[in-house]
Amino acid sequence: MQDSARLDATFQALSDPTRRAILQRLAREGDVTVMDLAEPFAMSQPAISKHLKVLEKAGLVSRGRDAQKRPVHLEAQPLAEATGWLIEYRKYWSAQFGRLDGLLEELQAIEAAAGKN
Amino acid sequence: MQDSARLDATFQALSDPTRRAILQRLAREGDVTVMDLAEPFAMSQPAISKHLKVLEKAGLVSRGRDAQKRPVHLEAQPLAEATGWLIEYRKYWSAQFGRLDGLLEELQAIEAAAGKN
DNA sequence: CAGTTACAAAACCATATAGTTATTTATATG
DNA sequence: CATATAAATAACTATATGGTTTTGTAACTG
Repeated sequence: MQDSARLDATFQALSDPTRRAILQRLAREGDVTVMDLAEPFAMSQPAISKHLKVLEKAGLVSRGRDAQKRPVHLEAQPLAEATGWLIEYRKYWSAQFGRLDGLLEELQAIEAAAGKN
Repeated sequence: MQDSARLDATFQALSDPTRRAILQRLAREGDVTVMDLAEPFAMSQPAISKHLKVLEKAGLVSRGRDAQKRPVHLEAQPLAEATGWLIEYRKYWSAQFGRLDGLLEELQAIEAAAGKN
């Protein structure tokens, strides 16, 4: 996917509260099944499956296989890219962010290292 | 606006390449008029105005008045909030981000200070 | 092999999005 | 006051989104 299209898909995926909640849950609890994900939401199973498809298309999650279950797994890379986009422009947003430069360099170094996994 | 609804609107606004380009331009060049913004895009003036309305609803830009012109001004706050959401969960994305905690605290302190403008 | 579990796919609906062209409004200027 | 400029609004179109219910399918279980 084109860089820009990937960002489109990532931000689009993040624009829904149900999907953000799904990502948060995956971040905290690790892999979860669709039924488990659907449980806290006032929403049908197919609705959750649709959200998962959106997340999967954006590369934010991948799916495993465990008998009938299709465990959902968080994929961090697109989140890192989206964060990168936002951070890239922070220095312009306000003079107050000027002194962030050092921190940002560190962040980027760590990100680059993490990207090699 | 509710916190969640604000994030919805921000990420939604960021999910379009034209709008991201507008934000980038505002970040680099400061306030710009609608005509100036529209110029590099293969898109009509009303289309740009619509995008600006989306950005304005999300609180990402505000509009001034200079004779017939309505200069567009970048508002950083929602971008900071979106960045905050992403960064908040980074520590979970990978064990490698564990040592970021100190940096993140600093970032958040600066953000909090900036929020008081 | 009949039933159950976990999920996906299909078909449908209402609303939102992203664009268009044409028109209107507000301000400035000759 | 007539015209030009800058931008908003209106009306329309096509497609996408987010939800529903119903149906289908793959894998386990008794």
